[in-house]
Amino acid sequence: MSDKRFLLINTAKKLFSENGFYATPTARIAKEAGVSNGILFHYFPTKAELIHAMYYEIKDRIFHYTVSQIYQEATLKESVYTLWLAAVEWNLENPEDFDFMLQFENSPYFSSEIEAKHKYVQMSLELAEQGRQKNVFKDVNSLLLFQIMSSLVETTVKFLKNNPSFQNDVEFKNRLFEIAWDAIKK
Amino acid sequence: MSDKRFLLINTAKKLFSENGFYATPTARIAKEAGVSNGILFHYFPTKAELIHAMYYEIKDRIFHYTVSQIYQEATLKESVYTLWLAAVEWNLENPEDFDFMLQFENSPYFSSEIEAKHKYVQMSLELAEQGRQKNVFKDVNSLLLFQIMSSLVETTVKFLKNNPSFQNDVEFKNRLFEIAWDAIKK
Amino acid sequence: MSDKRFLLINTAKKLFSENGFYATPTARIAKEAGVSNGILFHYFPTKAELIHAMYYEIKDRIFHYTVSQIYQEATLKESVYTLWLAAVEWNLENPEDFDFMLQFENSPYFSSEIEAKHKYVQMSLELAEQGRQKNVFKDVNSLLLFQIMSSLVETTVKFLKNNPSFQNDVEFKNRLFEIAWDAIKK
Amino acid sequence: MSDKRFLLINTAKKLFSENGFYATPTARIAKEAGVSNGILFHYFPTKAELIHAMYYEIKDRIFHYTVSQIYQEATLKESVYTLWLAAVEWNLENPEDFDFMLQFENSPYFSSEIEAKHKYVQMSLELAEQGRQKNVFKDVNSLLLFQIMSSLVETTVKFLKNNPSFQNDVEFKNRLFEIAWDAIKK
DNA sequence: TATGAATGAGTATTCATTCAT
DNA sequence: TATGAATGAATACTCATTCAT
Repeated sequence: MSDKRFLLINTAKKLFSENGFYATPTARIAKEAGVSNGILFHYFPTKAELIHAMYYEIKDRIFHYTVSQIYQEATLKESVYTLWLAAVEWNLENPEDFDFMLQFENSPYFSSEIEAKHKYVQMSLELAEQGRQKNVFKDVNSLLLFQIMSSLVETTVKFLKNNPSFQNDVEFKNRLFEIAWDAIKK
Repeated sequence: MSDKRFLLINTAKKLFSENGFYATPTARIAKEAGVSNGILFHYFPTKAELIHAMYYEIKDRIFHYTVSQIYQEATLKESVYTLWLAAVEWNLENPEDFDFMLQFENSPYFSSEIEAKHKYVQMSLELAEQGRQKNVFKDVNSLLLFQIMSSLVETTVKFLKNNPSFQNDVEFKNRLFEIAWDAIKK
Repeated sequence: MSDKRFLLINTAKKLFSENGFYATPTARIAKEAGVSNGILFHYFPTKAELIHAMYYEIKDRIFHYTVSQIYQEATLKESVYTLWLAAVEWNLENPEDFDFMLQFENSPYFSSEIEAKHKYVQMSLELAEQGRQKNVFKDVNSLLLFQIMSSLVETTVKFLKNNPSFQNDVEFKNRLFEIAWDAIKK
Repeated sequence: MSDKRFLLINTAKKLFSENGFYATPTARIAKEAGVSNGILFHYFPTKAELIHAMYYEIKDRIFHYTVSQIYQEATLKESVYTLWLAAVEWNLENPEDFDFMLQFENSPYFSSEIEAKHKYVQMSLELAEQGRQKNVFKDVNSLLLFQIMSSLVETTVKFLKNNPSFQNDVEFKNRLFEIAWDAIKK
């Protein structure tokens, strides 16, 4: 990935997270990235494509991070816990990414078809499927189980951002996980 | 509430729900509402105020609807169920309001302080508090309990919108409620 | 026709004639007309519509001018002469309009279908038809006869603009008319 | 003439003829020609120079074609006819060149001084001069006679393009020539 | 209250041209 | 010669908001 493309994506993420993408002119992104106005459109033909590119880039990173945490011999609950915790922590450590995703997923730029194709979702669905087959999870659609977990992760992250004192409280986080686990387990 | 103000709010809601508020010029709202360009700013000095007004109006309606469903002699679980179901159904029946709220709550127009003041939230927090005092709910912050319920309602509504065949399946909706209930109950 | 619309059309004509329409930004038209940038798009939703509006306005004026010169008892040759002379003189007296038309008719904005509908063309075609029926004109398509006359008027005007000393030389202009007349007459 | 220069000129002509030169970016010419963006400016330092180069190249070709048709023992009328026919046919067979010339000659890129220098014009002027001296042509400026012929050729080509059924009708084309001849002859 | 013309700052995108390699 | 990334000025059009009536 070229130097300037990288700079642009990073600057855009910062500005989008601070001001939202509607309030962030492409010219400002270029300026703050220290590159020329025009080059942005060399890498991303439209602002929308920049936004989509960022989405994929973030999704990829969160996928690699969370997957890397899983270990083979884990029980189902342990795997779910690992993913849940990894997701929560990744988002806390990457607040710009988190803010961007929140905006993106509730904007006209987003469609759930786009999301569905990502390996992050694929992987999560597989886990949900396993849980259902082992009769551990509630008897509802795997996609729904995934969406429930996702929204609980989101709620958790929002809460921890507003209440930073809990961020390192392992016991508290375990309690939060139990909420999510109880929701999906039979 | 004057005739034109009402027309404007309704037209705006429709257009915002269809295209998002960034893609909906005030001029288009006025035109589609059949009123003049300028009068919009008589009722709502800025576009942001129109958006906020819509938010309050919707929150008020959902509050009155859900509250009206509660009955005195209900158990705690029954009350939670009643509120959950009322919220889910109201959102399904008012999809434009739902879409608007989704956008609004993830936009720079929104702040959680604004939300916190609404009687809808107040009422919900009281219920959460009751549940904690009766030792029925998990031992976490009431606000968090409320946010968890809200996000599960949201997830549920999104799922039912995408899978309309379940919308009238009472047994399925009960199962969905159990997910939410299991999440918060001890 | 509103004041500003009129100002804009006139300023545009001047600037288009001086610099061509590709080299004339809409912002400059507005500035030079002493109106705001945005109002141009109130009257003419796109630059192309401004250009088309100018075309019709000019065609209308030339039509009214030339038609007003014709008199009933005239012979065919006299009528043709009257129109030819009126067209030549009008174009010499309205050089901005002439320049604009030249550009316009050789630009992608122009289509001959658009032209064909104008009463100026209609009128000219009728005259051509008369001449053919009276067996005075050559035996070719009326439209072609019209186009021949038009292009000879154009050539004449260009020549007189480059050689102003001939502009008031009646005898010379008569000779120029004989060229056109000989071309079409049998 | 180098390979790439040739490719560029040809691609440019095609694109200019299709879309006009204002709507044809140099980048697109290079891309469609299969060469790099930058190399265009090696052969043609500016877009204007590319356009002028095309003009000369076309004028040269039309000159060689028409001149090659003339034969020594021809009468004046025969020579004029030969040139007229050659010009009409060349333009019909090279519609991209014709379209380009039309645009070019009515654009700010063009000036009549540029045209005047070309041997095509020189040759035509000589012929006009001959005709005047032999007292065959009307008694007006040779340049004007040339411009009249040119504009009648142009009108003829446009007409034949719109009415292809006449394109191979020799008798019809003769009639069209008589129009031109009558215009200039005494 | 109501109209709709008017304002003018703002914005994504384009494109001829340059330049390091 | 050749590449294609890089530049940055330019431009049509938008839109929240104001204002004269």
